[in-house]
Amino acid sequence: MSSSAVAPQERAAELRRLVEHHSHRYYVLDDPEVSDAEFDRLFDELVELERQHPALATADSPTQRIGAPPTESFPKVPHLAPMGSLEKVTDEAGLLKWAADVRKRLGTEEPVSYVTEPKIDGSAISLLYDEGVFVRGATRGDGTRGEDVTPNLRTIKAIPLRMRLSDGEEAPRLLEVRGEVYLPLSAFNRLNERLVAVGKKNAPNPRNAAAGSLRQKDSRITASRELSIWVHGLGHVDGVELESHAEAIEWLREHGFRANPFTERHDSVESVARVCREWEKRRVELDYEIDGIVIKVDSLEQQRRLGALHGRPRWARAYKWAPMTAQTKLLRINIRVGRTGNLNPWAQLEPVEVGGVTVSTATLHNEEDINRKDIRKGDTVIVQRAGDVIPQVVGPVLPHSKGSRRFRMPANCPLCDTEIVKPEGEAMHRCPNRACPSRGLETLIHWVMAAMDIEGVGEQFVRRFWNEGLLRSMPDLYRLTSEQLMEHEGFGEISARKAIESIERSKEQPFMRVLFGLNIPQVGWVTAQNLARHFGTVERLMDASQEDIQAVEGIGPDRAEAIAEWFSDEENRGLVDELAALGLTFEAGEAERPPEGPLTGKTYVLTGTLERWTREEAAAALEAKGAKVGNSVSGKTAGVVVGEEPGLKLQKAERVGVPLLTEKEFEALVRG
DNA sequence: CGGCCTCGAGTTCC
DNA sequence: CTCGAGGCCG
Repeated sequence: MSSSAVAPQERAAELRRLVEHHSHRYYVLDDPEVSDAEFDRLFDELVELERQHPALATADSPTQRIGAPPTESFPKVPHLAPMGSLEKVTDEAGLLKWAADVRKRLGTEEPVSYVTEPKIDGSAISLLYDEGVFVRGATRGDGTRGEDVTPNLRTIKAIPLRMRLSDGEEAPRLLEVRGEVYLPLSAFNRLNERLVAVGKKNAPNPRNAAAGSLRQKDSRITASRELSIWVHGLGHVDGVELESHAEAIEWLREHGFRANPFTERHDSVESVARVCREWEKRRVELDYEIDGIVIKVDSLEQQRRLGALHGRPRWARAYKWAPMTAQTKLLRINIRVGRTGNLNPWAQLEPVEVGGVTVSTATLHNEEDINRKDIRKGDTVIVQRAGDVIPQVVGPVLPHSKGSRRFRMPANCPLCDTEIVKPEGEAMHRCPNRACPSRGLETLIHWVMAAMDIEGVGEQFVRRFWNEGLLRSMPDLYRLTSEQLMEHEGFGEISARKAIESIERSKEQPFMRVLFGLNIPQVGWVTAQNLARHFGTVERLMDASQEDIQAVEGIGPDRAEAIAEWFSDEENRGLVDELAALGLTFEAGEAERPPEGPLTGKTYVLTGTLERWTREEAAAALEAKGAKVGNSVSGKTAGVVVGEEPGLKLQKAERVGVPLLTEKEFEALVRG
C-alpha cells in the first residue's frame, strides 16, 4: 500500500536503526541529538509500518517494549552464572582488613587495583542476550534461580533490546549482563503524587517502589513508572576476552548499556577509602538512592584466584553507610501544646538507630499531614533524618496494625480541657485558652532560653520551679531569691547565687529581646527588632494604632492587627508594666541600631564550618559591616560563604547563580 | 493576582 | 531543617 519507492522491509530496518540510535542517545547517554517531536515522528512511522505489515514487528523492535498482556505469575528461571551477594564492611577498618586479606592471598609483592562504583539501592537483575538480542531478564531470587520479569524489563528504555555491534562484529552466543534497576527520586516523587491523587497508598521508598514496579502483573503499569538501570558487570559470557572489570564496564558501554559514570579505578586502598568517605556526603546530589560503595578487585585473573566463600566473592565488598532510614514501631501519638496554643502531634517511637543516632520521638506536624500519609498508632513506620538532622516519619509500612483507626485530633485540650478550634483553611488546631497551663510554661521557657538567654537557667530549671508552683510568669522569675533556691536539692549557696545573678543580669538585655520574649503572636526575632527600632519605647508602641504599626517594615495588616490586639489586652499591658517596674529594658538602645557600613543592604548566607571563625563570629563580622546574615539562599542573596562540609545551601547557591566566597574571600570582605 | 522572598514556629540529639 | 503563611513587587 505504501507509495514509497523503498520496500517496507528496508524502511522498517532503517527506522528501527534510527529509533534505537536516538533512544540510546536519550536514555543511556543522556545526550539526545534530535528533538522529542522528531523522535516521536520516527517512532510513529515505524508503528504504522508494522501495523500494515505485522510480519515486520519482531521481538527486538523498539515498538515492542509496551503492551504485553498481564501475566498470572512469574516463572522461576535459572541464572547461567550464580548471582552472589556481597559481603559488607561498615567502616574504614573493615575495608583495610579486607584489602590486607586480598594482598595476603595474592602475594604481597603483587600490585592490586580496585574499581569503585555507587551501590544503588534498587532491585538486582540479570539480563540474558542470545546472539545479541535481549531474550530474558530475571530478579536475583536465591542467587541461582530468579523470577522471570522479562515483559516488565522490556519497558525500561535504558535496557537495549539489541546489543550495539560495530561493523562485522559478532554478538556473543549467550551473554548475561548484571545490573540494578532503580527508580529515580524525581520519578519516585511523581509516582507518589499520582498515587495520593487517586487515593492510593504511597510507596514508602524508592527501592520498594522499584521492586514493586518490576513485579507488576501488567507491564503497562511498569511502563508508566519511569524505571531506569545501571549495569555493573557480566555473568556468563561466551567468547569475549576481557582482562579487567574496568574493561568490562567499558565494553558494556560500547555495546549500548548504561553504566554508572562514577565508576572509578584506583591503585591504592587509601584512594578507595577516600571515595567511600566523600560519597557519604555527596550522595544527596544524586537523583537516585545509594547506600554505599561497591569495591571490586579490578583484574579478572586476580578475581579468579581469590574465588568465593559461601557464594560470596572474596574479590569484592560493599562498603555500607549507616542507613539514613529505618523502620520502627509507632508506640503512640502524643499531643504537645506550644507557646502560641498550637497543638502539635508527635510520635513516640520504639528507639531506633538512624544515620548514627538513636531516635525515639519525631514531630508529626498536624492532623492533615498524619492522615495524608495515613500513619496510625501501632504501625511499623519508616523514619528518616531530613537534611541529615531532624528525624521525620515518612510513612507506614503496610498493612496497618490490626484494629487501627485513622488519627483524630482530640476535641478538647489535653491540658486544660478547653474545646479545640481549627480555623477554616488553616493546617493547625489550637487551644484558644490563653490561660492554658502549657502556654504559660512554654512562654516562660521561650523567655529564658530564646529571648533572654539566661546563663545557667534552662528548660529543666523552669519546669522544676513551675511544678513547685514558685514560677508562674516572667515577673516571678525576678522575684526568686537565692534562699528559695537553696531549699531545693542540687542548689548550694554558690550555684543559687549564680543563678540569681544571671537572672538579674538579664535586665540589661536590649528592648528587642524583651519584645521577642513577650510572645506576641507573629512577632519573632526580626519583627521585634523592627518594632523596637521604629517606636523606640514601649509606651509609643502600646499607644500605636493598627495603622501606625502597619507602617513598620515587614508588617502588613495581619501582623499589625495581631500586635495591636495583644497590646490592647489589659492583662498584657499589666505584664509589661510589671516587667518595667522590675527593671527590664523597654527603650531602644545600641542593639536596635545596626551599624551602617559598606555592606549595608546586602544579605549573606553561611554554610559549612570555617577554619578560623565560629558561625557567630563570622555573622557578627558581617553585621559589623552593615550586612544581614540570612538563613536561606535566594536570588537576592549577595553571596554564600562556603566552609568545610557545606550543606544543601551550596547547591541552592550554585543553582540560583549566587556568588560563592571562600574563607579567604570572606576575610577580605569583612576587613576591607 | 502570582510568584518570590522572608519570617515565624516548632523541631532532635547530645 | 522544613513547613506554612504573610508581605511585597511587578
